[in-house]
Amino acid sequence: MNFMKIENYNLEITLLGGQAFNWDFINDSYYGFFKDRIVQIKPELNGFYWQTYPKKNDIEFLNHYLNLKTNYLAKLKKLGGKDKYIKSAVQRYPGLRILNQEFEQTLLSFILSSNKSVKGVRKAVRNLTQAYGEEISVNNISFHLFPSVKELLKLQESDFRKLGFGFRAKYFKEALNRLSEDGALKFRDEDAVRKYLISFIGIGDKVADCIMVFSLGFQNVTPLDVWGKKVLTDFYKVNPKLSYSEMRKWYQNYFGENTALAGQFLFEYIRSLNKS
DNA sequence: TGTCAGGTTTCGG
DNA sequence: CCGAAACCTGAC
Repeated sequence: MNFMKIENYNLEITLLGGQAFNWDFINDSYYGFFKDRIVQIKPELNGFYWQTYPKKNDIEFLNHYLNLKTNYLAKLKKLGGKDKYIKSAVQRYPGLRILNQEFEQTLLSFILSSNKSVKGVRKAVRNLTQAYGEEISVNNISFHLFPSVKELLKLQESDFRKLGFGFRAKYFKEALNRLSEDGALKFRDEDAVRKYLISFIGIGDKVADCIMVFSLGFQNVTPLDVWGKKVLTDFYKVNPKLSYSEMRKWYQNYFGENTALAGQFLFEYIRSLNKS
């Protein structure tokens, strides 16, 4: 395996925290499944060992996916100085990062997330990959790749209902059609991208923002779920009657280019305060 | 056994 | 534009 020397990368909270649904910790390593590969990351002091399969040593994939090229420490420093809430959050979760995930897998996974817990989404995604994703063995462990849109297009809504998608099965089927018809995104403008995503049935404000942040690199956006809203009302005394977009604008106005990262920190932080 | 979930759509006002 | 009910299913 290759070694990556890096401080301040919290693999656990970043890979398993709800940005992504395709990672499992097995034995001593995190394993993630994608449409064309399995990635292994084994945490160590001062960094981690890693490998990609079947194509080995794909450092470009790793750099991009884990967002290793961003100036993380500079962002943290700027954030920490803002106020006591974000400062506490940054201190509690050192090394929390934002991933850079592949578009289709992210969109399809987050369509399944509506009114489901992280655990529930992870389950649904595994039902999908185990039923329709190619099996691949790594270190004598059996994994399934994330199935391609082309493969999934052959299936019907009823097939997806069998996987436990519930009312999301229809959205999922429709999304596959859209993805295959539309191809890659043709624009980068924030409002245009969001408008496009929301034109999918089953994607509203929150899921659109998740896709924008976790796969399209919008660092000035954060998804507002119940916890993100609670951050605003409880910490920052923002009027709870504000609309979704007004709340998002509040975040953007306050955290600017670091909105995505701030949103993740505050999300994890306020959840931890409400757990115990 | 019942409630509820990190949300979206649909319908009524 | 805004609030409320309905939606599948599994987890607590």
